[in-house]
Amino acid sequence: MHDVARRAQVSLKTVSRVVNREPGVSPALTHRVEEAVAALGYRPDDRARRLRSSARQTGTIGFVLIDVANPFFSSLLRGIEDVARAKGYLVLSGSTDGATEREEQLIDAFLERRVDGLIVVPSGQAVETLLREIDRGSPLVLVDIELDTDAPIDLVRSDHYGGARLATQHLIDRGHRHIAFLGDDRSVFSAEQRLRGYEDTMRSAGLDPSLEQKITGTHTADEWRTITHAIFRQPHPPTALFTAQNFASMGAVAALHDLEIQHEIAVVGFDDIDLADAVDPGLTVVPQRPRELGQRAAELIFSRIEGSDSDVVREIVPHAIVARGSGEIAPAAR
Amino acid sequence: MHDVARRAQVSLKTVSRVVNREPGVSPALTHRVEEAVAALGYRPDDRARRLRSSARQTGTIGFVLIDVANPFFSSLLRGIEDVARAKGYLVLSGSTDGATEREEQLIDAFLERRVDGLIVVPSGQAVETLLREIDRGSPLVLVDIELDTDAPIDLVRSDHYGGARLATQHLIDRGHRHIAFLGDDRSVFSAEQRLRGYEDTMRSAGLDPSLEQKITGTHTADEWRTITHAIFRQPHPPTALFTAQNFASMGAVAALHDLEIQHEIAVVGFDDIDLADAVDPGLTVVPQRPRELGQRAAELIFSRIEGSDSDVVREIVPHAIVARGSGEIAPAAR
DNA sequence: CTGAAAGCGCTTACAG
DNA sequence: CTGAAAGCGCTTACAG
Repeated sequence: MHDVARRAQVSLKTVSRVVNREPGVSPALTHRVEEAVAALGYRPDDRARRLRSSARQTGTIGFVLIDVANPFFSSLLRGIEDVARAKGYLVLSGSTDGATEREEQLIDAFLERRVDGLIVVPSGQAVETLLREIDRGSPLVLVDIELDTDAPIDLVRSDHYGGARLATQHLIDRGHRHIAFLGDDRSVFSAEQRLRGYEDTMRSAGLDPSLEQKITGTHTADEWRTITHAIFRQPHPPTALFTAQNFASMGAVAALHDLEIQHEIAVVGFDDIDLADAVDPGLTVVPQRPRELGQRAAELIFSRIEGSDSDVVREIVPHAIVARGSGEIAPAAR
Repeated sequence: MHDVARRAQVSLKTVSRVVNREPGVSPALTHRVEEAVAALGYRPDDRARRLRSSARQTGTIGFVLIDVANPFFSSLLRGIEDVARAKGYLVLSGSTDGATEREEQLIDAFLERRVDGLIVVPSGQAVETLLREIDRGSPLVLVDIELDTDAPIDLVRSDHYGGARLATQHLIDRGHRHIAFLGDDRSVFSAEQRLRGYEDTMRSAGLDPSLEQKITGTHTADEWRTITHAIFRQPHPPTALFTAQNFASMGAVAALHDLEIQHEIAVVGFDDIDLADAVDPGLTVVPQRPRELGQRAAELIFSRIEGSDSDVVREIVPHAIVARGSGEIAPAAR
């Protein structure tokens, strides 16, 4: 900037005025400054500008998630970006891989950079740390988690419980009485919710979920495939599966094809997957809407950034079922 | 910081020393400052710090991509993040949706924030703009594109041409002489490369690609499904498909299942997809390794940020074929 | 219409 | 071991 001012033979203030298109600079000076800017390749330093500026915002929001390589989270990020773009904001993001330590590091790093708002998909139980952060005055929105406390924290999440009820009821309605549950580790909030939805729905229908196979844990699609094979080697296998997680759906579908029982065993999955439409039968699912979740979370954070002091928002995005065939198979006569 | 200094009854410099763990502060003062920091919830402002600091870096790199919601790009982002994390860097990212204007906006915004390096997956032909940027001294790495110019720009990309040759040769080796090509619009560099690989391999085998169906364009999986139906309504359909794009693979597989010819028509896809393993037959593919591409791009940008002035790097990541069944089907006797 | 001085929150270079 | 002054690149508040 100094160089520009010297080259154009004007003061720093005049350069500032031209760069910011403030009115009231004579055409001659404007022209000289613009020439110097172009010649020197000058580009204002956004950080310095905002440091002194009355708009003390950084124009950046931070997004802490579990793993961007997972399409669920990358769609969330996309939803956030959609809204951020419209507001002229940029998005910093980072994956925690579910590690609390990494989560704290990321939040710290974002806060030191003075992000105007923070959207976090908490990994595990580190919510207390988050609660401390909000006291520091950074707007915070949590995604895909529930809080027992009535702490004043905004929240957006899928209705995992309701979605699981939908899926389970769908199978019960087709006559299934033995439905296995395959899902993520119970320490994951959404997994726990889905399991509860399954159990409650079973009980409402007069079925005893404690008699059914409920397999929970963090596994790859291949591991789920092996697990599903094991399920059907047992004497009294289920007639239907509720695969409450992406990889479980993939593994289970693969195993049913291996065993050539894909037309006999019903499956409803949680969350959509590629090719769900291409397999035979198509996979019936309760899809999530991660992009919309992200958009809602971003809208919320911006309303707080812009000063909204409305009551705490706890938004729960509902689900619907997409029937494609696998969920509509009736139990085989035995 | 001012408040901390006053509360601890020390100078700004002493606060700075304690916060940065510089040696040579008496335990008593250290204690007082730490107490004040905790009580006030003080967190240093990274921007101000770096403004004056000798390390003029921002500790941030920018990543401009087409669409994070696309797993290919989110895996790229993850690879970049892997390396950035190890270096203590944060990643700003933004989707262009292939719009040149948005691309320029993002690059501009990143540069105004003084990112230390820029990784870009160019959308379309706006490479000249990028060339201008590098003159401004920001390290730049391009991903998944080729440059005709010998401009000094580092580059990392998949070997689309070689991968397409592999896929096509695989089908020819199984006896196919009529292989249709389904791929993305030719304006996309990778799509063009894959088409060229297909054509050259056909010709090398004495086959005439101009006689085959080559369908290119940007379509959804459903549209590709419809297109594939149309292909097999024609009098002399191909015996094999090279689906050179994700959605094309999904749509084609779905259509072959619809028509119940999935065991007669061979398919090799470019890029892996969920459930590729679950369909019957499993989908033979030439997978990309986006996370590794991202890691390589990030390693390159950091070597430049750290001052490497080695020659231009143009790294081409090779492919291998993953045979799962669909690509090993012999042409049906007619 | 234009510019000199002060200040944003921190660090550097120096003095005591 | 500690601190007062100057400065990073810009904007604000003011004067001319």
